Amino acid sequence: MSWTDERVELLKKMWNEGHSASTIAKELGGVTRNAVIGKVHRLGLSNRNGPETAADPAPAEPSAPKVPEPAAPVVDLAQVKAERAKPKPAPAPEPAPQAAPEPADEAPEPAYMPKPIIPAGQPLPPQPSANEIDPEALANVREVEKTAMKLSLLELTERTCKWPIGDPATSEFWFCGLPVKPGKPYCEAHVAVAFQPMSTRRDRKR
DNA sequence: CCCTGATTCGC
DNA sequence: GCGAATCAGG
Repeated sequence: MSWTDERVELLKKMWNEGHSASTIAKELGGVTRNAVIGKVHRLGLSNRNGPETAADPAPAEPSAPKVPEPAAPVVDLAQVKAERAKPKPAPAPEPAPQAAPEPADEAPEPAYMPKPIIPAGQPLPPQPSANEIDPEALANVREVEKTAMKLSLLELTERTCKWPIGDPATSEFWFCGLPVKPGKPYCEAHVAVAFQPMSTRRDRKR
């Protein structure tokens, strides 16, 4: 792969949007994060544009799962994650005259249209019927899923939990993304419901 | 250990 | 110019 104009532009855009080099590399394809970083430097945009105070919060990398809302049934958090830099809807009919010159957030660019979401496959993930799973494990999963990283397909790595959550046919879909249990494709909680020993199945009292 | 970006340096 | 290897840090 070479650095065509398009690729360079996507690189610039994503970099300025705060995406990590590895994420950008994945998006571009055919390059490693090193290549991306190298290019970034050659382009002289190592300093992630913008307002000095380079405290650099957390851009694309969801690092802090935060404390899950009590009963909030995880909803548009997906959007929040996907579209970070977006002009606020502001349904207010007549906003007060620009009292605040503070842009708050420049670069409201719609972005490079990230989430390819999922095809339309109909097979819903391995969601075992509730009465067939260890109630404890199930309850635990429900709990854990509140703190899921909600990764897109492209964000999955060898060590992120690949348990699908939600309906692939809708935007209400993501992957767990929590750290996997070594050697398994899922995190501990999902492993618990995915791989159930015959013994526990048989011995389960209903 | 996983991840980040920064730098070096042979190609 | 490119990017793997390496370094430094979280």
